[in-house]
Amino acid sequence: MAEAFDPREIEPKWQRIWMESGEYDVSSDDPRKKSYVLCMYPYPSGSAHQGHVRNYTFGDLNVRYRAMNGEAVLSALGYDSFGLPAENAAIKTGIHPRTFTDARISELRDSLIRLGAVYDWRRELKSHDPTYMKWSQYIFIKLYEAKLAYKAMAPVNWCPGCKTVLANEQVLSDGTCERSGDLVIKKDLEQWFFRITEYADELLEGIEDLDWPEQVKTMQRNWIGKSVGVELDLQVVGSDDLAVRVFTTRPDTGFGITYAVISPEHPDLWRLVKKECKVEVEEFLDEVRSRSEIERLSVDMTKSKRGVRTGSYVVNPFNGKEVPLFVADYVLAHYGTGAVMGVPGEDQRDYDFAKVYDLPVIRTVLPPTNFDGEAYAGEGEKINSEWLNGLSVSEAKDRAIRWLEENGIGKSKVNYRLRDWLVSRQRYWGCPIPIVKCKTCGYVPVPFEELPVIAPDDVEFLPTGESPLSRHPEFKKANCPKCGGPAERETDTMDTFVDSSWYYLRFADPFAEDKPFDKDVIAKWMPVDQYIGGIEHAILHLLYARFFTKALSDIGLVPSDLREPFKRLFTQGMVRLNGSKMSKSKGNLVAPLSYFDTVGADSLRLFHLFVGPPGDSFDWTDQTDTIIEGCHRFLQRVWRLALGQAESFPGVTISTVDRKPTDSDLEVRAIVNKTIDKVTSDYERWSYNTAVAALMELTNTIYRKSAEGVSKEVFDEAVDSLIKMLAPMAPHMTSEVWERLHGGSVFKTGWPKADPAFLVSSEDTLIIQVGGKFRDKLTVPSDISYEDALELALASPKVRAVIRDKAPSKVIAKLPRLLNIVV
RNA sequence: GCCCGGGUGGUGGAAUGGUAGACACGGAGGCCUCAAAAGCCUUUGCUCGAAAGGGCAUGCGGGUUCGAGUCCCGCCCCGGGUACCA
Repeated sequence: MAEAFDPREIEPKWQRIWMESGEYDVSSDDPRKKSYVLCMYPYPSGSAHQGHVRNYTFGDLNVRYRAMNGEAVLSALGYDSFGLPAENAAIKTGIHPRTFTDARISELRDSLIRLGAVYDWRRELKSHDPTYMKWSQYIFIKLYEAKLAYKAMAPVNWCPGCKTVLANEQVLSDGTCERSGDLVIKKDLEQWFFRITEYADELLEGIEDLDWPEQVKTMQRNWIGKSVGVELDLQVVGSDDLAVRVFTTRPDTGFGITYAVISPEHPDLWRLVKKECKVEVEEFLDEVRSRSEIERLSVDMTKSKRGVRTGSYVVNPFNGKEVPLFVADYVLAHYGTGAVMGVPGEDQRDYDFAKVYDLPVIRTVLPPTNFDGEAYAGEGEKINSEWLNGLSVSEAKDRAIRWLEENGIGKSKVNYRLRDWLVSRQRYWGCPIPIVKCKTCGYVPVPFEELPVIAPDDVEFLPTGESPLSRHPEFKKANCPKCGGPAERETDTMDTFVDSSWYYLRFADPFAEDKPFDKDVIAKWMPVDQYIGGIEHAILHLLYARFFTKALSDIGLVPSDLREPFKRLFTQGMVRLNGSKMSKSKGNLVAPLSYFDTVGADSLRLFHLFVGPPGDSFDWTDQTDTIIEGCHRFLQRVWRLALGQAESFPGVTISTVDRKPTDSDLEVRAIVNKTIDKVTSDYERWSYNTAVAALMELTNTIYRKSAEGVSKEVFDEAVDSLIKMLAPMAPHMTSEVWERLHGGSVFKTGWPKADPAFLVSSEDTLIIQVGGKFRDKLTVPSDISYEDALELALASPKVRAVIRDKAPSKVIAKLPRLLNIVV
């Protein structure tokens, strides 16, 4: 008798084999069909957490499944290793971010190896590696040269106590600093931007053809937020040259304008505020400065002061009426023109505002008779609008735009909600922006030979008012690469989203030495065939990466026909504990390592696959451990079955005999083939939980049937299929079993194919309903006729008991599955 | 606030508009054992009933349909994103 299933014994063995054999290394000249499976590269938070386990289990399963189907699968691992936590740790403990990060990378690498994930390890990369930084900076310069990077003023969160810039997550909901408790203010700094808005339309159009979850596509469309409308000028009363330009998507509602609003940051603000309102406006601006953007857009209109009068009035160009001008915080400076017209009849937010400030409401669209809301934003007939009366909303829009344009008051305009990407970070632990500022030459890129620009190690991390790099005189001092004169080095670093916007390209060609990657090699592997990551990245990372691919394609670094990086996307659900995302920063981790030491990685992988649909998040609870143990028991059961140990346990006898297959054997064969069919389609549609369930059922069936006696040939065939289908899920155990049974690797055997002969059956279950309610079921021939089915149904005592003497008024038949008798 | 999801037994979940609860976890009972663990078998939504059998049931309220967990409308609650967490 062979020994019991002990993951602690076999898992390290196979991990060593996979690592040393290099069997998952791939090269560009591989003749097999190329395949690129990628998990979003992780922020190295130390040993893997359950979210990682989930992500990499799905990733590794896909890699192994595709490999079993004969594809050359590119699988690589890297680390998003710049970022805030390492810098915070440095401030707290004095440990250098590199030391801190490298230690955590090796922990993460170890835990992913222990999970059994396989990679082409030659391609491993990390954002903070000088080689990687060199090419990040090179790409930045290319974008700058292509006029896709520029500098502009933008506000940051500034903590007066810490004298430092804060990330949004470091600002508490009451607007104070999480560290010092000081009230955080907005401060304007000159910062670098990427011109992602240049690609707004293409980013929007491109969504169409992506094989991505509809949910993510919708989120991206809304984020880009294309809106077609018109810009028009509202003349300021008592001034010849001053007008407030507003953007609206509803020019048809012009006759309903009863006020106008400018944003607190509007450049003309102080020209518009009358003397008598000055004090009040100043007080209001102080209040607004402490509010975050989300707060500005979210606070209930009726609960707090949202705006004050400027004292100025503007003229409604449609009817010449003078309406008051307000300054209010729900209008944002960077969207549209930073000013809006107030139409309370057709916009709910305007309605709320008008109620608070006692402004008139004029409806310009006739709501449906049953409408009992406040503002009405729907379709309808125009009213109260003079020459627009009687038209539909869209007709009136066209007419109003034409009128505004003919009279030189306004013109058509397309606006996007999407803003340019602010890439500057006033931090140390990021990739330095490779620019030198010269008084005479302006912003000059650092010459190629001097890349990468690497931040010095001897910096002071304690917050004293400036970013660590700008306080380092030697680093800051530079000579202008153009004129040679004295100059200043840029001390901002890049947003870590820059690193994650091109790593998938470097994975395809990490061997290039004189360029970030070779175009032909990119053409071989890109796009990524299956990208896998958390739903929390649905917008920012995925949009930035799409932008990079398009920009690099236009610049010529990647093939011109490569316009989208990720062909197919799967967004996994999150692991939650006590109601919120399980993460290191929240301190609510359940470490996977302890499971590796007990039930093993295979059991944990199987658990993550089995516990629910991969796209759903799930809550880690007190009962989770028992489910993991259940998965472990299932693997043990398969182990015993496959290695013929089942009979050594009381209550089970497996009898296999050398004989020709009987009818009972054919039954087992049919189940095996049906399972192959189901599991294969479940793999394809990412329904791993039901695939596991099907394998459990198959296992139960083999046990039960073999207790009755089954031919050795059929039994072996069933077990082999089971092991193969389980292999991408539980690679260690299945490898070990396969080696013991047959020698060699289960992953080189190919994915099992179902024999179609076993998938069709001559009988079906006919459901009989009366009035849509289930009453009986019958086993019938698959080709049963309507007449026969109805006769059988009416003959059923259960049906007769309900129908009694009533005559069927209608019969709905979906043969051979369903018959519904309506009486 | 806005955008995107979700809500089904004691628990995780299953279910091309057609038998609600597959597969597990947990519970109950049994077999094996000196005993236990492990393993194996039976049973398990709620409710009425001795049983046969019936009724109820997919967050709440409406609607469409012969038929709704599934589609539509309106609510409630929970989660993700909201541009410097990644």
